[in-house]
Amino acid sequence: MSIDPDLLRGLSVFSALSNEERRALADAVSLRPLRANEAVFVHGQPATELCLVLSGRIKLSKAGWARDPVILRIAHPGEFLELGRSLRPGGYDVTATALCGAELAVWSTQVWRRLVDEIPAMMPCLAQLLEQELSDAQGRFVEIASLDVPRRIAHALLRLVNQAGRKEAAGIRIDFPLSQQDLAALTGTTLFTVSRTLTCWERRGLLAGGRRTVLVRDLPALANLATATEANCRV
Amino acid sequence: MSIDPDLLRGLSVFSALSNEERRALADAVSLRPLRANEAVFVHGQPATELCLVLSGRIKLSKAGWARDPVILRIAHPGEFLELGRSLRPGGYDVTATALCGAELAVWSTQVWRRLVDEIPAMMPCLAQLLEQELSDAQGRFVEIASLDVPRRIAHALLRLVNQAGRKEAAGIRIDFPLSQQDLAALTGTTLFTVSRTLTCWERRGLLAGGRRTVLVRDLPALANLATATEANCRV
DNA sequence: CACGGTCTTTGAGCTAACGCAAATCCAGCG
DNA sequence: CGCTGGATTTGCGTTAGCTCAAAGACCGTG
Repeated sequence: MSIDPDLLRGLSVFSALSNEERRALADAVSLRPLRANEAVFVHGQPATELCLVLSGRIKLSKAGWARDPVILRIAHPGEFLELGRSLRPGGYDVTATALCGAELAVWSTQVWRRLVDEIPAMMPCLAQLLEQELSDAQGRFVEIASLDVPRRIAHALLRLVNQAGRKEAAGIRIDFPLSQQDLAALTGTTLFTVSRTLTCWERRGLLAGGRRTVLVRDLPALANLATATEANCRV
Repeated sequence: MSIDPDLLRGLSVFSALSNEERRALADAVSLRPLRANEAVFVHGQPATELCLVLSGRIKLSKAGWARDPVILRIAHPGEFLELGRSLRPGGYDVTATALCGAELAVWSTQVWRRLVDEIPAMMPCLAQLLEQELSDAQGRFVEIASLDVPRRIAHALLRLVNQAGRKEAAGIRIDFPLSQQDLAALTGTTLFTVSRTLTCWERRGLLAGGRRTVLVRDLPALANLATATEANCRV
């Protein structure tokens, strides 16, 4: 099982490594293709593998206390799934599902841990990734704790535009299938409220929604709405 | 500036270190006493120090988008403040305030980074701490995204009991001054709703509240209420 | 012991958001 | 080309939780 070491070169995690070290990583990896809606792993299952997203999007969700599951984050190409669990044993504490066809690079955690031990330059990078993830999580916590639903949705969309925006003639499209259900699970609300909010913005020309797709027509207006103190979503 | 190396022995972060290494850490540290309500550092300020709580409680908060600030977590003895920021430069992204008289162990980030480089056993421990913090943050995110306010408060209290519960004749006291304002900032609600909820539980004999203090009288009932699907807080 | 400031309680009204039900729309498939 | 199942829209009633206002309770201090 070997993939192109150059694939790893572009990732900031691996940028400090020598070509030789990158090759060692590449030699130990295997590729896993995923179909849309296929589960990568589920909550509780013992974590025997570390996955890196090469293409597609993976949603990381957890079973909320009541209601539907909550989406903790959406992993984009170049991001790891549950990096924290790769360093010490235990079960996954989230469920990972492919939102669309995707491809993962997979290391067995045993091999991965050995590699991390042997390559001292890696650990600081991993710590930095963890810190980044923690910082993101805290940001989203503040959002959900202090903003009303429409603004939370706006923030979520802006983040997705940054991470997965593809420019089109009519605006910027979020470049993977995203249902309003998902958007609700991402912002801690219901799909009904999401639908109402989006159609309202659609009427105002901010957006164009479709079946599992969102096209942002007026990014500045959306950004403004996300931060404005007074503005409301109502027509 | 030198403190007792034994002080560091009890902490799991430092448990893998040799006595000599612990001494190196202890030699580089300085102590900082804090009065109640004193700020340790504020959001944005360049992070030049890494702090470890020796005694007291420190609240880590962030300015919410609207409303009041949001409390991200409360740091207890043995926990670091903003560990992530100690590894790479940048400003603090939270504000740290002492909830009561406290004492911190402080390293300059420069020295700290040098020590981390020199003691290879440390980095994995730090990564594990970061992972722990991330996992906690995700747990609280799920809570706030999927539970109603009373249950969020119950969960917060249970967590605080675990972290700072002191047994008393009448029950378990949360062993540091905690205002209802703080409790509200911790659970993403208002102090009014917190007050109503607590007084309701007080009537039911679950709690005894006071000025900046909470005494849990019936822990099982509180735990039950936190997870129950149906029960309500109303009398 | 009176004072001032902080913290808490309580009331009243209001609205954002939920929950349910039902209609509608759409993509893929046979 | 019509079926089917998922996704979205919309209406309507309800309520949890917010906001504002004001009154109490408590603590430390002068």
